[in-house]
Amino acid sequence: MKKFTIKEVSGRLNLTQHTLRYYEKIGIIEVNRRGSSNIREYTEKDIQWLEYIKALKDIGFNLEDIKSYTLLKKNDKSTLSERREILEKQHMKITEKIDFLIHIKSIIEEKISCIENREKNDEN
Amino acid sequence: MKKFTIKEVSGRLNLTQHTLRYYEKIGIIEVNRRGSSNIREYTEKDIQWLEYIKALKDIGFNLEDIKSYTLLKKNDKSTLSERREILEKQHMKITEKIDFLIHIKSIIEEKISCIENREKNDEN
DNA sequence: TCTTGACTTAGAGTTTACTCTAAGGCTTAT
DNA sequence: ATAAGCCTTAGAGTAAACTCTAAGTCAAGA
Repeated sequence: MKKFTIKEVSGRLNLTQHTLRYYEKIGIIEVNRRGSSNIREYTEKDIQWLEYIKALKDIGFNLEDIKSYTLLKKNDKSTLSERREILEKQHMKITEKIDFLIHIKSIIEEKISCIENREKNDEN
Repeated sequence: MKKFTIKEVSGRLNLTQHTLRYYEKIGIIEVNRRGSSNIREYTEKDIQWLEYIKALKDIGFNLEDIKSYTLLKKNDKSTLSERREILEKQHMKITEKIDFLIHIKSIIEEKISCIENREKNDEN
């Protein structure tokens, strides 16, 4: 399986090396090191996860949110009911966000069709 | 129509008076003043708009985004095609966000049902 | 009249999320 | 062997979005 250096990942994802190390430091990603040295070896999976982080940020999650999510993913020590509680909170929040976005989307669509009508009239 | 003081709005929306004045300063809201003095009088509509701003921020728009949106709302000087272009950008972005959130939502649902199954097994 | 609550400008302080530099130390390819 | 590219810790700088204080003014209600 191909591995990538920090430079390659930085170029590919448009994140600086600083940021990549920073993300590791604050615990939202864990990267394996090459056996002999301690050079980071990013896998495709790591890159996918980083892309996911970018997307999460883009839709309004902050790094704290993302860290909780990261911990949730790997935390098998927490009890089932604890995990379920967190998941249900996330589910509620996300459902609200989706509903809200759909609402805004319909407003935008209304505005667009309004403009379309005006454009049609202008043709005459 | 009932009007609200800055203090009332601050309490109701959980935004400081500083923030409310700040939003006005940067141009994402305009508030009428009481005729004689220059005290702000917030209408229900202003409050709705502020709630809208809060929601927009929550889903990842920054104040710059929100300002463009504000300007778009009141700007009748811009050409139809300009406005349409901005709206279509917003539409695309929002559609992407919704799709992404739906994706995450399904992942969360999967995890929840996985936990539900485990809980059922533990009962035996 | 006096207190309360609003207003102003100006500027300092805080948090988040980077962004970068410095200083020094490995390791690997040429 | 030497340059390129990686590593570390530590800390300074930046931008956005507040958050707050100061210093002074004004107007309306008890």
